[in-house]
Amino acid sequence: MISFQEAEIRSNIIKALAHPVRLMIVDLLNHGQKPFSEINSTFQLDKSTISKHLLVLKEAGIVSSRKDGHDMIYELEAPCVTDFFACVTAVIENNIRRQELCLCKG
Amino acid sequence: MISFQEAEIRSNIIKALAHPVRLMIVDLLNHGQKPFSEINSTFQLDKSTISKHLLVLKEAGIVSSRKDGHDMIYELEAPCVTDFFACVTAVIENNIRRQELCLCKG
DNA sequence: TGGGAAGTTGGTATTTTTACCAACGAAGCA
DNA sequence: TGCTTCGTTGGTAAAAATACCAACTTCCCA
Repeated sequence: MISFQEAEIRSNIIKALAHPVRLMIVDLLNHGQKPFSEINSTFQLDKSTISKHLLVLKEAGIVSSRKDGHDMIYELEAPCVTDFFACVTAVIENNIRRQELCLCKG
Repeated sequence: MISFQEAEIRSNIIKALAHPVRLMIVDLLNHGQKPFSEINSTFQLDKSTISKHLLVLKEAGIVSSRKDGHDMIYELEAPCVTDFFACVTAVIENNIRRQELCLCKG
């Protein structure tokens, strides 16, 4: 069994992905690096909110950033996180199947 | 790009895994189904706390449960979630490497 | 059928997360 | 150098997550 400390470290990474906005940012960056302004304009949220979401992803080691003139460029540091999506999609589809089953039964 | 609603559904699944205790439970169940009492005895936490963690995992569709006499048996419904661990481990190792790099520089 | 064991649910206090606004720091340009 | 644009940081209020205790339900067995 993994230790609580090990689990805590792992959960901190997973926690960074556990927010819809941050998931969308990861999806966006999966298509290539993007300047902050472009990420920000994708959402109807305050820029400080987006900046903090990016900080969470950065501190988890999922994205990295670098300055380029006026812009701040963000890049996906761990593209493997998109592997998560395959399993998540499978779980969602399984859940839907199960719900349909319940509807048939009831 | 994925929609906010799609991202919300996905993040709900990921959120269910974003807790050290729940990660440990998944790791435990990855070695085979287990009765509640055995899961519970792994932690120094109130049984109601464990029960609620299991409910979170169940509502996400990650585990399932069934009654067997006095026991409640829990089982991993979506074993693919353990795939997450490979990427998470990679991210952690990458983070450590980066830290060491900083230490060398400084 | 009464008692006990096994889990779940309700209630609540504490902590964490999230989003906004406002103010600040950094970098290029007039 | 002053201006402006870009993004971050600080502060705060609201919402969500977490853990405990206590009470309840269910199911087996005497």
